[in-house]
Parts: sequence; C-alpha cells; structure tokens
Amino acid sequence: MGERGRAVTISDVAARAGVSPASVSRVLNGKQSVDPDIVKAVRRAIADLGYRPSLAARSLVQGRNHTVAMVVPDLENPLFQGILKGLSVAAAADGYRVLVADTVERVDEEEPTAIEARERCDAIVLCAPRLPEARLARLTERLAPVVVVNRALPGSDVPVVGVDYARGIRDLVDHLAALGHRRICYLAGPETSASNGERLRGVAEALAADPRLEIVVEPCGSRLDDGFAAAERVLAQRDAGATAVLAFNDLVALGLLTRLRRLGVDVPGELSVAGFDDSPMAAYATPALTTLSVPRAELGAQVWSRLRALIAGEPSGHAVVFRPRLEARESTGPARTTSTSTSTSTATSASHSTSTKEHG
Amino acid sequence: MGERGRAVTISDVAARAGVSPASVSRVLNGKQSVDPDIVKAVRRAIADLGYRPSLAARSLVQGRNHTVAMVVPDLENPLFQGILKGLSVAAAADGYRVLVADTVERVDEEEPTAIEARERCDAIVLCAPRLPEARLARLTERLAPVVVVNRALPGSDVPVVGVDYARGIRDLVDHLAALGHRRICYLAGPETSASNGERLRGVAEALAADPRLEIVVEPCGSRLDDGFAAAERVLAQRDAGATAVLAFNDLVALGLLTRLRRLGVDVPGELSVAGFDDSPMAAYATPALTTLSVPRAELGAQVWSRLRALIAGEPSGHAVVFRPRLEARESTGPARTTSTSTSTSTATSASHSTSTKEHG
DNA sequence: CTGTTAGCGCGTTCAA
DNA sequence: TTGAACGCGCTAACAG
Repeated sequence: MGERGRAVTISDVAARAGVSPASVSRVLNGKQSVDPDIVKAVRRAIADLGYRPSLAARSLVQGRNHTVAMVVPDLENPLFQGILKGLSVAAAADGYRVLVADTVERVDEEEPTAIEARERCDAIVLCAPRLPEARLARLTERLAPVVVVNRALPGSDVPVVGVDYARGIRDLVDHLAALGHRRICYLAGPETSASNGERLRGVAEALAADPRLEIVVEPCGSRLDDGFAAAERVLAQRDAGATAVLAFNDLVALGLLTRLRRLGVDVPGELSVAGFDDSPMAAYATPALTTLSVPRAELGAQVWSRLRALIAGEPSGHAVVFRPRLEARESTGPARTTSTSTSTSTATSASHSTSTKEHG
Repeated sequence: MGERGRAVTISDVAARAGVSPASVSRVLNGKQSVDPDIVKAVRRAIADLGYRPSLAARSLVQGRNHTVAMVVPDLENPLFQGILKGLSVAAAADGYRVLVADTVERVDEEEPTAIEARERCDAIVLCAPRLPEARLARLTERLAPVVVVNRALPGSDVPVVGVDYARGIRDLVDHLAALGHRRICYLAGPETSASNGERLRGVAEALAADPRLEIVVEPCGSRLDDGFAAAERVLAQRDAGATAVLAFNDLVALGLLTRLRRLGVDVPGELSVAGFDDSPMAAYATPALTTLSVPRAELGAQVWSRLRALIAGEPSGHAVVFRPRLEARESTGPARTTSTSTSTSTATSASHSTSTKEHG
C-alpha cells in the first residue's frame, strides 16, 4: 500500500495520455473495446509514469481482493504445510494470494481468527480438526465462500476436501492382516481430532470385517515426542500379544521407531510399525516406514479449485475425498509366530480394548 | 470482502444511533473523545446491526492494510516454515496478518512476485537466497518497508535478520577438531545459495585458523535425496582420509545418514556426520544428529519486530544475526585412528559405542 | 464534542 | 467508442 512519494493515479495517466480516466480504466481491464490509438497512448503513459493501480481502491469498488485466507491449527504440521503449498501455488496461477492464520492449536481462537481473516479476503479455507461440529457448521455459514478440510459436514453444502482416513486405516489393517498380524495396537491421536475419529472408525470397520482381528487403542498424540514416549506402553502391548503398531501419523511412528531402536527392539522382526501421511522422512527412516501416502499438494490444489468456483458464484462440485495409497516399506513384516498369543504377561496400561465405537 | 446480502455500513449504524457517521468512526477508532451517551448508543447500534467495518474502505483511506507479505523460495523448507510461523504469530499479536508467496525455487519469479505481493501489503519480508545481490539491492529499494532474511546487503540500510552461518560452521569445525578430526568433507548446498556462501566462508575461516585442518568441498544440494545420493562420494572421501562430514543442512545429513546406515557404515565410529538447522527430526535420527540449532521462530519474531518499526516509520534497529548453537549429539565422535589414512578394511557396523544421551 | 464536507482511487453507470 | 458524474465505505479536515 504505502508507495514512495505521492502515488501516481489513474487520473495522472489519463492526463498524460490525453484521455479520460474511464478510458484508462477500460484499457486496464480490457473489458470493453477501446480505440487502438487510445490503447497505445494509455499504455505508453502507464509505462512512462510507472503507474500501478491501487489494489485498495479496486477492492473497495469491486468488492474483491484476489486473496483467500487459510486458517490452520499449526503451521508446523507437515500436512497443513503441504496443503498450503499446493493451495498457494494453484491460487497464484489465477492471480490469487493466500493469507495464513495460525491458531496455535487453540480451539477458541479458531472462530474469531477465521472471521477476522475472512474479512480481509474473498474466501477462506478452514482447517479446524478440533472445533466441535456444531460450532463449525455455524461458523461456515458466516464464512461463505468457504472450503473445509478434513471434516465431514453432514447436512451442509459446504465443500469439503479431505482424506479418507477410515479407508486408509482399513487398507493398512488389511496389509497387516495379510502379513499374519492378529493383534494390533493403534496409537491414537488427539482425542478431539476429527481425523482421529475417522481413523477410529476405520479401526472399527476393520474389526467388523475380520473377526479374527483384535485392535487395542492406546492414547498417544500427534508428534514425534508423543511416539517416542509411547514406546513403553507399546512394548507392554507387545508382551500382551500385539505384533504390530499402527500410529496416528508418521511423526508418531518415527518417534516410536527411534525409541524402539534405542531399546534394541527389532522392527519389523519383533514388531511391525506403520504410520500415516507419508511425510518426507518416512522413506528415510530405518527401517523405511510403511505408511499411507496422502497427496498434500493435490489437496491444496483441489481446495483452490473449489474456492475458485465458489468465488465465481458457481457450484463448487462434490466433496473430494482422497484415498490414501499404501506405501508398504520395511517397517512392516510377517507377524512373529506368537504361540497362540496372549502370553499372559502382566498387561499394564489396561487400555480401552477392542470396542472401538464411532466417534462424533 | 463479499458479505451476505447488502452489507451494513457505517451510515446505517449512524442512522440507527441517531448520530453522524463521523461519530461512529470516532468511537470505532477511539482516537478522539466522544460523549459517553453517544458511545453507548453507537455500540448498541453496532451490536444490533452486526456491523463490521469494511477493511477495503479503510485500506483505501488509510493507506494501510495491516497485512505483510512474506516471499519464500519453498514453503516446504523447514527453515522458512519456522520463520513464517514465528512471524505470523508475532504479527497476529499486533493485529497483522501474513500473506505468503512461494516462488517455487524460481529465481526469476522472485522479483515480480515480491512486487506484486508488496502491493497488497504494508510491508514485505524477503527470503531470496539465490537472487543475485545487485538485483536484490535494487529490488529492496522498490519494496520498502522491507526486511531481508539471511542475506547481507552491504551499503544498504535495509534491515537484515539472519543466521551467522559462517560462525556456526566454525563452531562445528572446532567441535570436530577437538574430537581429533583433521580431514573433513563439506557437502555443499546449492551453488547460488547465499547461505551456502556463508558456510563456505566459515570453512575458509576455519582452515585459516587451524593449519592442521583440511576440508574437502563436495557439491551436493539441500534435500534429503541429495544427502542420500552423496553417500558414495562421501565414502570415497573417507577412503581418501576424511573422518567427518559436515552437511549443508539437516535434511542432507539425514539423507546421508540413512544411506550410510543401509550400507553398514558405522556413524560415528567410522565417520562422524553433522548437520545444520536442528530440524525436528535431528534429535530422533539414529544416531541422534549433531547439528547447529537455529532459532527459527525467534527469527520470525525478529522479522516482525523490524517490520513493525518500519511500518511505524521508526528506525528499524540494527541487523540481527543469530549465532547457531551447537547441539552435540551422537553422530559425531572421536576421529577413528586413521593410520595415515586409507584403512581399506571391510568395515562392518561396529555399533555406536558412545553413551546414549537423551534427546531434547 | 459534534456534524458536515470532502476526498482516498477506482469502476461503472449514463449520455453523448 | 468515449467522457462526465457518481458511488464504493470510510476517515480527516473544518466548522459549529
């Protein structure tokens, strides 16, 4: 906004070109046909004066900014980073820029932050995995045009772009089952996280689909240190017969892997470990981490596609849900031959066993 | 911008409160003193009508947006992510938001992108590690208020916030020298990268300071796969007598570490490896990666502090350069007793003997 | 302390 | 096709 000296306006250009400001505006926007001579004169005047239109004035009169907002709980999360990148690159191709707002994991910041950010932009994309659904639904009404990431919004026509976490989990469980695993430990993410709920749904579905399976849910978290800290509990589960661990995401899996390695636990020999997200480090872990690949940049691009349609007043199209792709690598292997399981050893951390019921 | 229905304006509020728009403006901005009764009436009218000021109109008349732009070569780089996070959180505390622009590593995009982004905002922060200095200098003149990250701009009064890469390298080399290393391999980053240049300067200084040292520069890159791919060349250097590797950054170091592990090379037994940045994974690598910690969020906060001063028309203060902090972990150890080098022996992984320090 | 007036810079009618 | 006039919503100047 603040330029150097007194900014050159459209009137200056008009004067220099010997035409009216309206004509300058016309050649600028190219919406109407203008006499070629005038066009040339105007272009020249613009170049001579180094004129650049005031975006603020334009925003005021057009009611559009060519800017969209993105609200995320944590800019350091690789998933949101990837989506942001995809979104910003796709939007840039259409002359749009992205405003970011980080709510630093504070659920109560999300509503005011989103509202405020939205006021600066033409549309908004919301990543609010922990905001209670009712509040989210109400919020989105006020925010339109809006796209929501990784949340189902039943009974709402708000476009949603997301990942089929449940399906991913099922694919992963199938993979493990095929390797002979019967008792699996799921290291859960934040309790209020919607995508954790989706994963739990996947767990439930997998259980329903294959009665031989047993899946123990162990509370954990979403970060490296959460996985690191969960190692003892995981080993307790192993002693109780679990042969595989399914982590909330790659960070948890990587943290766990690190700790297990230091404890001398052989992965996948003694225990198989899998993650979710296919973060850049996954393939570089030792052993290379089996995980579910999520198209982060593609998600961002899809978000932009929806956003653009909404801004143009068009229908936004159906919800898009990407099915994660299984990346079977080295951290998962055949189940160790557990002698009819249940080695009776003192199973600490009683954990809420199998009965994984739906989740809000 | 686009609201629902016809937006309620300041005049609507004024009418409802039975006062003039100017008075409403006054209570809104709190700059002048207003009769308490009017204040109350206005607040009430605002609440009744659900009035929200038009930021576009405000921008036009005030010439300020309360938005700053940040241009980065790659949003997926942990360094820029951290700075962005720090900046956006700090700016938010002052009612400012951050617009991001990713130039996807294309140097020629940087100038137009920066100019365009700047036009939407009150100020801009530039991360352009590869833009030739002369062009950068010219660009910053046009962009003011501007803060530049990780670049020295001799003869310019543009505030710079950065990291003392040279110093970091020297500290790291000292660390290695103390461990008995004499021949060290530096895996260089992108050739045109300014911070790579700084690191090379550090290398040169270290050499000048300690004649016993020998540092071989090996071209590499800045990503995981670059480090991974450099393993063979690193081993060749080892065979030529090198006992330690200093990577451009943590990603390179981690990629290298992965490959070395798979090749059965013992780190740090046979070879010490160090990174730069202290990325989140560093402490979780095996062995835990010795690296230089860079205060990413703090950099972002400092950037905001400079930016805010500039926007307010104040002097921006001196350049800030953070000295990286050495995080000596397990990937560096005593130099293997190289019997005048070239050991030729078939090196199996003799396990990392050093004590297991906790991460953190 | 308050209301009136006049722009901020641009797009967009409406005549010509 | 072009120009003059108006208005977007708000703040700043100037009276009262």
